Amino acid sequence: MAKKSSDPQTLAFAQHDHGACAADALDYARGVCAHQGLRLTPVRERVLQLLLESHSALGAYDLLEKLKADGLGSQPPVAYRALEFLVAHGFAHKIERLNAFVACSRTHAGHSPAFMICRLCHQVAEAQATPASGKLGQAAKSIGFKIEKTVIEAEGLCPTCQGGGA
Amino acid sequence: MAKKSSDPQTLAFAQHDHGACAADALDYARGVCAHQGLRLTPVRERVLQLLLESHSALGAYDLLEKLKADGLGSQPPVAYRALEFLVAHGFAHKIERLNAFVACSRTHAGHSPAFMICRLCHQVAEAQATPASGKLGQAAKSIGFKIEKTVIEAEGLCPTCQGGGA
DNA sequence: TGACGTTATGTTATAATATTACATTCAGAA
DNA sequence: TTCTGAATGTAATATTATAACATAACGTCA
Repeated sequence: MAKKSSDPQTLAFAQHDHGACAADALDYARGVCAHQGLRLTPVRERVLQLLLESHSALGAYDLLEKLKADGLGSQPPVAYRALEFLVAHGFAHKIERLNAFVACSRTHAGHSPAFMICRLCHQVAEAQATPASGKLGQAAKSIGFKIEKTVIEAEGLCPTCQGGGA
Repeated sequence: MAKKSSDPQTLAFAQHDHGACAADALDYARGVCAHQGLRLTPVRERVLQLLLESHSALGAYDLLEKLKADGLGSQPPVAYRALEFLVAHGFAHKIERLNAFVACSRTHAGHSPAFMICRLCHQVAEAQATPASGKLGQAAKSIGFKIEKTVIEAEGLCPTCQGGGA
């Protein structure tokens, strides 16, 4: 066990026991699915596991290759359908900037995530946003726009890459 | 001239003289380019004009069709290169959520835009964001992430579409 | 159990978005 | 004018995503 970040929501760039963190998250997802009557089928579970094993965003075709290697299906819809399920139920998020996907690092659903994407190492950290309370929320309110979903993504350099090769 | 919004940055959903607003913006862009030694070539100018004529985001291939109709080039790189120029110099923005582009509604560059995208009429309004000062900025600071660019996009319903067909 | 309806998966094909690479043309500087 | 770098034209291809339809697995209730 390495040192822990002070903020569990922005763990990605910090040293930690990644195997354990992924296993815990998977167990948690299994529990949520069991509780809510959702079917965490082999393909869906494997995709979530692959996302959890990486703190980087993975493209649908990256995932598909790994599924293929596992004998779990080799055509695009297999990956996209699993991702659709995971995103719909809050177990994963799409990073629009990258057209790629990450596992959700939160242990509950229904939040508004924000992401920090390192343009060098491609790791992605998730934080909690409160879009409705900022400038965007004010602007929306002032013109009567009803926000249903927000995409908040920051691109830049993680602590490690600022030192290294920036 | 119809009524004006109280906030020029979120004009899109309000009634206004759209032809005049587009013409003004184009004149403005011409001036900026002249001043900065940038070449607002026919293709680039036409793409900007097309974006300005629409408060909706347009895909590269939508634009390409119109360029083709004007005899200005028919292959994808023509549109993508013009868009790259316009985005690089702040005359347009990419809406990551839609893989599409809008004209910038600001009259100066170097800002952090935020967008409100109506999922029914597909109009897009631009607002000014201050990402560094919100929760995301705090999270970035706390873990030492250096933000270089932000993507802030809200999807939902514009005032008109809330009444109509939601 | 077994027939049925629903959900998930397998598979083919294709659509939509984007880039690489290289040839040619154009505008401005020397 | 000649050179140079920027911009454009064009062909080919890479990447991301979905439509459509067939098959299989699952649950339920007669």
